[in-house]
Amino acid sequence: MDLYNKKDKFYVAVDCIIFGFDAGKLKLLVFNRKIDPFKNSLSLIGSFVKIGESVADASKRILKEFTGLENVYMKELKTYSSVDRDPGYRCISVAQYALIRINANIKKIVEEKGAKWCEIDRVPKLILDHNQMTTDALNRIEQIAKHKPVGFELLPKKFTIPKLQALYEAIYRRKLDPRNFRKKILSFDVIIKLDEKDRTSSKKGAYLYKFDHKRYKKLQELGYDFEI
Amino acid sequence: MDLYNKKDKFYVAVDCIIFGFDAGKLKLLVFNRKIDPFKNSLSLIGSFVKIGESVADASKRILKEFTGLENVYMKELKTYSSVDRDPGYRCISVAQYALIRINANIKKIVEEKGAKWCEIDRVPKLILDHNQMTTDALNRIEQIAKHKPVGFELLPKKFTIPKLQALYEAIYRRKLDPRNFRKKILSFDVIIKLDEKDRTSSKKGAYLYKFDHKRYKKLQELGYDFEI
DNA sequence: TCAAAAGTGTTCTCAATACACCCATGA
DNA sequence: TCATGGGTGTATTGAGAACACTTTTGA
Repeated sequence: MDLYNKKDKFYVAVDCIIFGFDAGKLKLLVFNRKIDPFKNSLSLIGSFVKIGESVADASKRILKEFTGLENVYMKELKTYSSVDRDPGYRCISVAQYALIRINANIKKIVEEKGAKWCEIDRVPKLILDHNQMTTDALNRIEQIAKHKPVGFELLPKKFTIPKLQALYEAIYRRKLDPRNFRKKILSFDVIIKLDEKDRTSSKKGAYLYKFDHKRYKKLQELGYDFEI
Repeated sequence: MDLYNKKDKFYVAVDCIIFGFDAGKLKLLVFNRKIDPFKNSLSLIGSFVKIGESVADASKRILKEFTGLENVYMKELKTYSSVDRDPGYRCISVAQYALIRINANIKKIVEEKGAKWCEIDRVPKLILDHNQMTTDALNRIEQIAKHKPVGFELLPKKFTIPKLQALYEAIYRRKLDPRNFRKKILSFDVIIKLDEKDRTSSKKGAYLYKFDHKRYKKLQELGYDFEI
């Protein structure tokens, strides 16, 4: 089978656009590169794909390395393959976007790795086409969020409705009516009210809820559309 | 920059899931392979990506080769990269789906190339993961069709409303109400009624329409959502 | 004259939107 | 007692869904 041997081969990379939500802001994880190429520049979290792993495997590997997390919501965005996208070498990158719950432990790991969270509307210049990837991922999430309850991936397991609303406002970049938002979210019947309140952001306190994964799966299988 | 040299390289392929619409049926273009590997098996239209072209360039190249067409509606589906997806060689494939207008000229070119159109619900066994790609592409189109008027890409420039409806029924795999369908399509205000009738499918004849690309672009820029 | 597809309107239901006040609490 | 965010209900509007008959014409 000579056919194959005459063909060109490529470096294949994955770059992960990792979103988190903290202090009412949507954030992106960026990495300060300690080694060449692009030493001391900022980039997304990425890696070359190894011959013995799939693209998805590679993304999981580096996500775990940089956050310690497994089983994270992560989807393929698209491939970036312009001939001149990397001036050094011919390399194709498959971008992946991920949504994670920021907590103290993750913040610690992230810091140790020389990465940091930056607000989504203050993303600095990143290397290569990584700013483009970020923009594309944001648009994708905005679209996805309209039909799937992805927001829950970014919040702690227990969350309040006002926090959920703040997240959707960050994703859509517009204000929502609190009465209508609450009505709609509750009408989906996929969040469960708990007997606890969160008093960190008001004196009255807001009831905590949790996401009902089982019920969500069931409704999803029935073709239910969660248009938020 | 040793770093790069230690990294693994991959064959990168594109496979195109090419849809057409003919005789009231949604169809897929499949290729009868004349050479190894997989001689005499059926596959999607595909090719290896060359070092001097992007993935999109490669897809355009083979689409032109197999149909003679340029400027076709084509989008990336996703990458297929399982380690064992091709038992022969380690190869990553970026699948692309395309929507084209079938006409006599295209039928001729397709035949010369040893390719053929097959009905979407009678797709035979294809090589590797090509059946999976086809299923994934169909689902994607179904989703896209709900929000963008992609259906027009598959019809002749001039078409009747009943034909358009038949196309959407093929994509959604369910019957639609002709009155409601007509009302909705016309409400978008993106098709223009012509002074001609198509009498090939009824004695009374149905008025021909054409798609108003300019107006569509304008509405799209305004954020208009074409939920069909 | 009849078979076959094209074309047309109305009603009902439900979801989206707009909108303003009271509640609970710690400071 | 007051400032702050949490929580609630209603009226209006518009879109989606259901539904049946007339029109045209070639065979």
